[in-house]
Amino acid sequence: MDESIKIPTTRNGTTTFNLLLKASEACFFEKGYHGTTVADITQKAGVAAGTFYLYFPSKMSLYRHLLNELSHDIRKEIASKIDPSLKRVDQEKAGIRAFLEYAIKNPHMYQIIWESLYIDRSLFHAYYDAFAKRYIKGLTPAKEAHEMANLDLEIVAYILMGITNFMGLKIILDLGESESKIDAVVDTIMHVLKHGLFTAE
Amino acid sequence: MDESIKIPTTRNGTTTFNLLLKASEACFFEKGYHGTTVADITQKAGVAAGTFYLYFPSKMSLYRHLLNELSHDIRKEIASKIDPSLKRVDQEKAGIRAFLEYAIKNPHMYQIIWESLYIDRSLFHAYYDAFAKRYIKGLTPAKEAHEMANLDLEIVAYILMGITNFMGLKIILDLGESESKIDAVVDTIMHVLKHGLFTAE
DNA sequence: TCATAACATGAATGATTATTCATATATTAA
DNA sequence: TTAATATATGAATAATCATTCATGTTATGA
Repeated sequence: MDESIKIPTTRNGTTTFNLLLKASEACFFEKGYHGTTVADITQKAGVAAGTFYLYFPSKMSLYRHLLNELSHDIRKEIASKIDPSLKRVDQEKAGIRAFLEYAIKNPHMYQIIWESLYIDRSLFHAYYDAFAKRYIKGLTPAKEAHEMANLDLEIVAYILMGITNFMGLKIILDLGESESKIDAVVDTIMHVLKHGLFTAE
Repeated sequence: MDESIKIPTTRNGTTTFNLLLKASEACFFEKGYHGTTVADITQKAGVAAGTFYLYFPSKMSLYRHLLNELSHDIRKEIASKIDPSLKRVDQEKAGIRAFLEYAIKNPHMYQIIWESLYIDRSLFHAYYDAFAKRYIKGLTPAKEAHEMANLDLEIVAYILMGITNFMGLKIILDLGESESKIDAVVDTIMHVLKHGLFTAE
């Protein structure tokens, strides 16, 4: 079976297509992929059940499309907030802040990304591997210029992704104090990245 | 409906109960909670479908039980590997290593923990909150003794959990090189926690 | 040994839900 | 205008699966 989606060609079709995407994001966030029925999506989008299959050959293909879109979106957003002329430490600070702000503005991102672990593990793997590769690319010049410690960059990439992902999750789960805490969080992370957590003996 | 499970009282009952638990762990790991049918579990356990409901009022109650067991198990395992007479840095090192080793030995742990985000978000929240509380308790004396930087301990707890959880995940996903890399990973993490990642200007 | 409770079975039930299809309307290009 | 194409409908289909239940079997304690 062909898993490729069909992009609409007319104005009306595009509207419907986007309604379905928005509706599915909301539904997946609320109830998760498996908890969401195609009927839920079409109902929220305000179209008939059959309309769904004009654009997406399956529920799964829609999920894949969302994950793909999200991944481009995040990278573009973070890249736009980083000034390449800065030193790597300061680029990192800007990147961390951009990620956390993105997470707050798009609270469904974790639902979409992490759920891939249960839908198709290779999607999850590919997602974080691609992210790590970007990190490594960015860190390599800093390492060569001795702006950072001489460490395995893949491990460093996962350390940094772990910190930001968990902090983002924490901020989202504590609804309410979210935005206000972001400065304190970024400063704390940067302290650890600059000076470490433990004091020298 | 009563969601409490029924603990068997006889030797045979206990055997069956444990068979169901083991089988469900394996199934959840392979296909996820929603992808696993009760029939899959009973089949793998080698019992009839109805037998499941002698012990578990629902598939969900079994999942809850597993998450609970896992959470005790991890904490006990990590605690057993930490020598309280050591300085906090070295306790941390032992704890990180214990967590990563646990993750390698129990590759289904993430499946069980993270899937709670899609089953009942409050379970996920409670899980990591409890974990963070333990961290804060352990870090407080170190902070007071100036063995570590003067930072918000809740944020620090999530930084540490983020690092270990993502590294564990990475190691599991890269099947093959898992065990061998663990030393390099622990050393790299400890370098960052002792001296930071970026060099001082 | 016998009564009672615990354990076990697997076919049947009932509900859910992804997907299809016959039909209808709108848009577009020639 | 008209043929072709794109978009839309929602009832029907077909498959899946959690759970129940009527019917055994086994163990245990008195």
